[in-house]
Amino acid sequence: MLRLSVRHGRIGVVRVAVVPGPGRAGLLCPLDDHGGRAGVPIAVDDLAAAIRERERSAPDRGHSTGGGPIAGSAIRWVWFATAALYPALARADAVVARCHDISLTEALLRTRDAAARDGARGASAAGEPGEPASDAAWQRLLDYRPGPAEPGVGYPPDTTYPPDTTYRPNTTYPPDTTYRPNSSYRPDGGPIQPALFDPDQVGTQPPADPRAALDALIEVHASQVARIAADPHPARFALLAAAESAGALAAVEMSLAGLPWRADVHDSILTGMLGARPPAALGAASRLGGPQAAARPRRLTELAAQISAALGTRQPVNPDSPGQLTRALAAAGIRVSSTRLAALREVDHPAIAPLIEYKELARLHSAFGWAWLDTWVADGRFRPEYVVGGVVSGRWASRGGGALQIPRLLRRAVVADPGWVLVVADAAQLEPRVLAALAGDRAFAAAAAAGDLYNALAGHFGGDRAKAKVAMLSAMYGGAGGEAGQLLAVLRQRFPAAAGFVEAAAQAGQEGRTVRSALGRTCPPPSARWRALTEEASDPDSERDPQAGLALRARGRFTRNFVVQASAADWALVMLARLRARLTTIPAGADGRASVPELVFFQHDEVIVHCARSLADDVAAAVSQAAADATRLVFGPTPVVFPLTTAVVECYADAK
DNA sequence: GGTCGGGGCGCG
DNA sequence: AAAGCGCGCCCCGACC
Repeated sequence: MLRLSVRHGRIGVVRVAVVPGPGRAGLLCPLDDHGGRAGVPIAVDDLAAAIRERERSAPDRGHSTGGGPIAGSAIRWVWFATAALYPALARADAVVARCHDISLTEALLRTRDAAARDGARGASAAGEPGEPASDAAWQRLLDYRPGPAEPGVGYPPDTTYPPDTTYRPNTTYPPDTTYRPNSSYRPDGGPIQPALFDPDQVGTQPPADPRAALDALIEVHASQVARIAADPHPARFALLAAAESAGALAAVEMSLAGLPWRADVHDSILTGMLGARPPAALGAASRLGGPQAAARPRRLTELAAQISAALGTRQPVNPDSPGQLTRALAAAGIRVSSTRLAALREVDHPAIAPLIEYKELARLHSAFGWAWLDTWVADGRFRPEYVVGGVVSGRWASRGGGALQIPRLLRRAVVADPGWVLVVADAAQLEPRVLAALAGDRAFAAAAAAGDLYNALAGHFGGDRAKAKVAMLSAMYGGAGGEAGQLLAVLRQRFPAAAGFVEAAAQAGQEGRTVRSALGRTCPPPSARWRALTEEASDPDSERDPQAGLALRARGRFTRNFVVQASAADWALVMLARLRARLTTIPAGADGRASVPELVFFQHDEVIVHCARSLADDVAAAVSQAAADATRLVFGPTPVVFPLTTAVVECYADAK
């Protein structure tokens, strides 16, 4: 980690600023160590070709981060938004090893600095939040954002929203959140930040004035380099920015490659569970019986009838409607706190079994049924769009297709191409191991040096592995119900440093402060509403609002979890970046095919590589080396191990 | 007609 | 068994 250059992330890597346009052309400008111009801008007719050529002619000659040489060039391309520019480049075979994503890095920096500004504002109530020195250049850069992309130029056509859906930002936020990197959503009237990247607005259609855009880009980049260097831990923050940017490259490449998806297998799973695919609903006629009436498959229709019969309702009850369902259950003498599966399972009544089956099948049908298949799977591939940095903790989000919520039973449909395999790697018990490394708790670290963490802890909990797990989860999530409180007390006694670490994070959150991940990703500051609510309550003259205590504890749980989840995301992101680099060093297989291993899926702590069977061992080795790289880069020397369970399978469902 | 919040549930 | 954290997206129903 110390070998990282503060200014450049890596010794020997040069930076080149990139602005697209006009047309297929573009502007390049080499940068010096401080991000200033190291030459005059170079206009190129074919940007993809120019980048491709420079990637090939500037090889990385063994500059090492300690984990061995990396294939690819020694250029770090500096551009506004990977998600906007890189799809077109990658499709034109201009695959790059490294980039610096200005928009993602700006989001990291602004979230970091929002905390300080927020604190300052607390002192002078009416004061404007202090803006970074680069703000004028940043605004200019946003002004140069191009209009909507032309067809085939911006996002690849197969990864844009399906025509019949509209994206709406999620509406359930932690009560104290004011800002998320890729969202202009303002949940509670808190300070709004500029939308850093809007896929509807940003395409690769070039800015009207590329030279002016280049000026703004270079200015913002220089400011980012300086602001990274000013971080209390500049090397870590530089690594975070580099990993976030590498993740953005990987995300685009994964969307282009797609996850192998057998539509025929998926269809037979649906048919087996739901009955044959119902004919398409026919416009207005079908709506007379409700939008779903014509489209409800046979099995769901049967179950709905059984539910109504068992409840003895005069009118058919729609099990999709919590309101109708609650009333019908009440009429049958059943009172439930909600119509969730968990609550229903407590009830003993003939209507419950078909109702539970209905809810499970209806979920499959509506979220991952035939309509999903039609919309999201083409040419044997599922191509979701990943949103790097879309979660406050640094986890990725996805847009369309529910890519990160694929039901486990549909893993049967994820099948490698003939002669190819899936290398499925899953970080085992990542979050508790991250806590062990973060807290530097020697006793806990010793337990985390073992294979199964919870088995190793079980001895401290009367030999009960399940209790050890509950204690850990409670510590990381802030749960205290049931016997969790007792188990937490045991944890606190045996592992005071680990318990103290998360409790300090919770305390910081309750006091309105922010916390940071291992690499320096910062949680959002509390919203104005949260501050008002909690400050009012702390005033002895005011009436005590029960909402205030709830909000206080909710933010404590949020920051308590943030330090663990976000540091785990740091580790996973660095692992992904290192794996991506290492995969390029694997020589082509003996079968002579152009068989480069492809990253095809990434889900928080799990990664899938699709490769020729002959390369599976090399890929598996790259995975474990990448994990070791990540552990060293994120946590430095630590006794904690981060084992990956790696399976080489033809079908994802066989991975574990 | 469309929008939006709630309830619910899939994943980690 | 669920809970405590983080998400996306479905349907429903209130509302404009």
